[in-house]
Amino acid sequence: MPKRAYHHGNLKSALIEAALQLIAIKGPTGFTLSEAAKQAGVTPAAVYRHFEGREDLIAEAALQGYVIFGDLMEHAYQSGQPSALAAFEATGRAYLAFARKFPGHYIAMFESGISVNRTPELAQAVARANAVLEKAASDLSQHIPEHKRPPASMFSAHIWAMSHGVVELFARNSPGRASPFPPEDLLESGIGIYLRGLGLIPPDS
Amino acid sequence: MPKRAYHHGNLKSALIEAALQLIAIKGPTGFTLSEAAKQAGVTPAAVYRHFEGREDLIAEAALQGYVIFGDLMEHAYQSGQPSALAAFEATGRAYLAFARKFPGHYIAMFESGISVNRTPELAQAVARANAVLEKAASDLSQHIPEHKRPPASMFSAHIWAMSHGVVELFARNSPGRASPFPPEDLLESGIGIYLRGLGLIPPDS
DNA sequence: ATTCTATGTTAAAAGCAAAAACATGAGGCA
DNA sequence: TGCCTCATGTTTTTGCTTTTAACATAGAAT
Repeated sequence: MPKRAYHHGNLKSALIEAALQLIAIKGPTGFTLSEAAKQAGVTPAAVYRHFEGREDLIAEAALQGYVIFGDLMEHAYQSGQPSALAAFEATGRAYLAFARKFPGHYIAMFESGISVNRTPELAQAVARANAVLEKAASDLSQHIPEHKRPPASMFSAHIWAMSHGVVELFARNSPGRASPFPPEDLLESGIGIYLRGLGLIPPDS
Repeated sequence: MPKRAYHHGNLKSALIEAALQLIAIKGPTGFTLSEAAKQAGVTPAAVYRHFEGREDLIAEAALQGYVIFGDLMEHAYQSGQPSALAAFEATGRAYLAFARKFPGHYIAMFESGISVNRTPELAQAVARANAVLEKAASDLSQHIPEHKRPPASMFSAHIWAMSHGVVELFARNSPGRASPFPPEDLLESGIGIYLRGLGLIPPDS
């Protein structure tokens, strides 16, 4: 491999890429800016030409993650149309799939301790992802008689919480809290029971 | 206050105490062994007489947390007896209450990235807390016709996941992901809907 | 061609984790 | 009483980290 020129060319993305890999392996605590720089073939100080510092690098990774996340959710939602139920369940599965496929992003987003209000961009990316889920919930809850219908934002918060909880506690081997069930099944059954509680699917199987 | 003697007396607990405070304030990343030592009025190196290192200090805080957590859950469970439903709901509330009252412990347990299998003691403390929740779930699921009864471990995993998700996403202001509902309400309604889905509470209100 | 500027490097300050060598003093034991 | 020992602290050192400042290079603009 050619020992690249003085100027890297696209150092910024290379650094984010390196950060994602390292975060996925070493966790948000073990991750160091220096190591990311080394992996990109550059000295630590070079990082500061593209990011304000270590935290900012992680934040950018998280931002990228939220964008991808929003896209995936959106796509899942569309894929289930026109059935509100199918669309909804697809977004639930997309949550877990995202955590599996993009562990670095997922960790940067949810386990690194960065605030979603760190920058307006970040806040907006989060809001968008949120909106997709809420839309799916809203669509679906049209099937509930109005007087016993919970607010869509509450509905979606419940699902988000359950999904997030399953991922954190049982999917990411991190703590090693092995449950006897595959996370996918756990989440699917949990959401199923919840939807039954709302009267959205019939009370059998 | 007297400028303490050469020997601290109960440095170990003082260090855990300091660690808990600092972790709660600065997060698991921002927490430093040095600062905990300083807060306990001792040099950093002294810490190594009582803990193997930074990680071990956090792990001990987590262990202590799991013990308290188990006690609280146990107590909540008992307080609801002999009603299986009351006992179950009390443990759910206890989860959130614990996160609120012992933020340092909670973070050390769930957000610091330490493995629950780090030591046998820790694993056992976790198993115990788990057992209490599972017992409550098991009791309650006796009221479900056997052929449509989910395994108690799955039942409790769902509740744990929902509780954890609510805390992480909406209770700990951390990410600032403000939901329009208080976490307590969110969790209570979520569990309510879930229990309705299992046919454990009647389908009104 | 010369200059400007973006993007690197080197060097240095400050803080942290961890280990090694040293110091202190409290309790057991003559 | 007086010494020994060992648990518990301190100092010191090493090697890492983040971050800033001063300097270097080369691609672009004039």
